[in-house]
Amino acid sequence: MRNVTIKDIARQLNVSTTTVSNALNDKPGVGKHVKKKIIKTAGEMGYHPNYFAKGLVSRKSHSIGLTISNISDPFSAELARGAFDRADELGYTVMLFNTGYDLTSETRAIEIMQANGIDGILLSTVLKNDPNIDLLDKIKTPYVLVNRLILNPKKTSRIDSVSMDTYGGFYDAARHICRLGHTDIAMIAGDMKASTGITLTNGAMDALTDYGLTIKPEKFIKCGFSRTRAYRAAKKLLCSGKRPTAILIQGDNMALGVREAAFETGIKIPEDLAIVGYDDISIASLAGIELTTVWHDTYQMGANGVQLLVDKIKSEDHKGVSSKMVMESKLVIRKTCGYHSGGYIKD
Amino acid sequence: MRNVTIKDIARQLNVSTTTVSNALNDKPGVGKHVKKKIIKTAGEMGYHPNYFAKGLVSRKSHSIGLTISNISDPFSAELARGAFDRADELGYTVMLFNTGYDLTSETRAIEIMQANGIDGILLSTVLKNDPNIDLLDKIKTPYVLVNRLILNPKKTSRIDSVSMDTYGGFYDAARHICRLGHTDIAMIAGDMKASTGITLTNGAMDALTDYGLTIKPEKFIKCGFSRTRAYRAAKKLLCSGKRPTAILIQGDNMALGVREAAFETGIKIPEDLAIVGYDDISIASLAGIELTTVWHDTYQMGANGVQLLVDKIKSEDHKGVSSKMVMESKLVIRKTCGYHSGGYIKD
DNA sequence: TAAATTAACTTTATCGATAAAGCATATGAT
DNA sequence: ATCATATGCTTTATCGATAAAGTTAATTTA
Repeated sequence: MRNVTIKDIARQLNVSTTTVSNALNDKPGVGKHVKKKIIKTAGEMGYHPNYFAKGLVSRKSHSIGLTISNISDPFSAELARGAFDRADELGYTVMLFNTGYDLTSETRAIEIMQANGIDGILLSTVLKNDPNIDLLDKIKTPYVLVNRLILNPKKTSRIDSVSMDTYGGFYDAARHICRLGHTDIAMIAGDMKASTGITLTNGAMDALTDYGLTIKPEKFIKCGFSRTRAYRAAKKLLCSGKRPTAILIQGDNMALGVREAAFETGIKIPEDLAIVGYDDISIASLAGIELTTVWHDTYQMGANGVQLLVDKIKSEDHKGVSSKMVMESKLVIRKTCGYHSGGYIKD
Repeated sequence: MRNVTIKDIARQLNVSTTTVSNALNDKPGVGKHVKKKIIKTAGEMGYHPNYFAKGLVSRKSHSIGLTISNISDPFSAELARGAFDRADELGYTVMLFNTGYDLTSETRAIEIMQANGIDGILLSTVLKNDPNIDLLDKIKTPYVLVNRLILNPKKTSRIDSVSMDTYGGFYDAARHICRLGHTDIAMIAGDMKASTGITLTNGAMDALTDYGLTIKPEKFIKCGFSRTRAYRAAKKLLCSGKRPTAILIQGDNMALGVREAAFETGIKIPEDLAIVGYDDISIASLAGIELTTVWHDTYQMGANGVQLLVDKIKSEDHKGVSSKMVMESKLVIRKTCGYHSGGYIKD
């Protein structure tokens, strides 16, 4: 059963399709009386404009694509939620791609997005010198990076992005640990191929340096931004000979894995081990978890990303200045470092 | 800068557009030599088929819409993840709609989906007699319900769905509480306008009845499926005169809110208060949380929903038998009811 | 060897909507 | 009263791809 088209309405009312189109789109050149009749019968006949026909002439889909590493990670979910809400406000629809932490699946996502006539792309999954950026530049689709950035200075200058002060945030987190007197500190890092992994690491390292400390190579573990991976990494680290007294963890979801590993090994937090996370996901503040971590507005970051992207889509001239938005980070002291019971002992 | 079209390729090679189209789509009637040349230059010229033109003639978008109540709720995220993965396997793209718990926003989502030429709709947000079902039946788009069902017997018979054994699962959860000797039991329910709210309630009530128990009206609180709402409801319930010794909570995310309220009120779980949840979200098993709850395969439910929907889309004849898949539920006993330390005392 | 097939293309029509250009009739200015 | 300008429509062309219906020329078949 075919759908109702403007042709059907035109035939019914003995007018031209153009008149019907103009009437329904509130364009001039249609008499009041005829316009009213067209709108009325369009409603009665259950007319709905054909998306493909419209897109074919307008070259616009009013939809954007979003790559997310893992929607079941609270951080990703929150970012996506911010993106959805803003997209909805702006009259855009979002196609989500759960690309995991995989480059080829990101490539695939971009290709599918392009094949689906998307107006723009929001990426939260790029690696520091992600080859997909070249792909994106080739297809002319506007794109914006959220959360993670490209670190290649030749390319980075003309790329729009919304990120957060990972460096500063994790600097503060590490300083917090130092001030509590820890000297045997480990770091469970995400992915050093991701800009966030690098800046988080740099922030922490610089803080340690400022306190005359370093992390031993065997205590700097890169395992990827995932709860299970962090769990496994921590299990190994905590069962090994001389275990650290504090662990800097580059994401709260990872921290939950580390925490689990500690519990299973009979290690008490914060008595035997201090941990700090990053992201301040909602679970971090639950009673009994009370993770000391670094807050940032994930929801807003997603929303800002969409805003920037849509602005870019709407501004005809895609060239010109590129916008880079950096959002603040703030240390949230809870109970997994022991500060609540002892306060700082150093500095 | 216009995109490359088959017309451009045709002109370049002095063949017709049809030949180009046939060659690129691997259809017969094109010579080996010409075909090779066409495929080669298509690649060189960076040809990508136009989504809208294709959709206009095929009437297919290869994308489906999914309504989710709140992507930041771990249950929703997990369901969505299952849906994404399966959709991807089947060559479909998914448009996600975070409709909250709001009927009009669900209506809006359906309208937008339709306007975006979606091939089918997966709904996880319907109410027991959701008026949007009539809307869905009017527009001819195939749809499948996941998680929540329509309870109107006149309509339900021809609706495809994937749901879980909420009744049985929550019956077991309630029985667990009864066997532990609790008699003053409260229930913090989600939304009685949602089928899950009703079946969960029925399951629990029937179990209580079997043990000669009931829930006092003032201890049966309907607050909606949300952490904060459940938190507030629990706060009120626990601060009131005679508080219950056990609470049945219709969702783990809600249970986290209840747990929080208990902690803040100085009530110990499970010593002073037993709680059971539903869903077995990943957080439920974390050390220190160890929520007794009811497991079901949320990820698979999302995947099955997509599978059913795509099957339906692909089978020309939309009428015929409707499929209803019901997935199992299983009680997971952890530490929030005290069973781990005492075992059953009754029955 | 003439008629029938087939292979390899091309032409024309179509999907549904909109933009651009064209054509009467009515209204206004001078 | 005459030319200019709106007003309210219609016709034609277009977006890019594909389906259906030709058209040659080569290859079988009888």
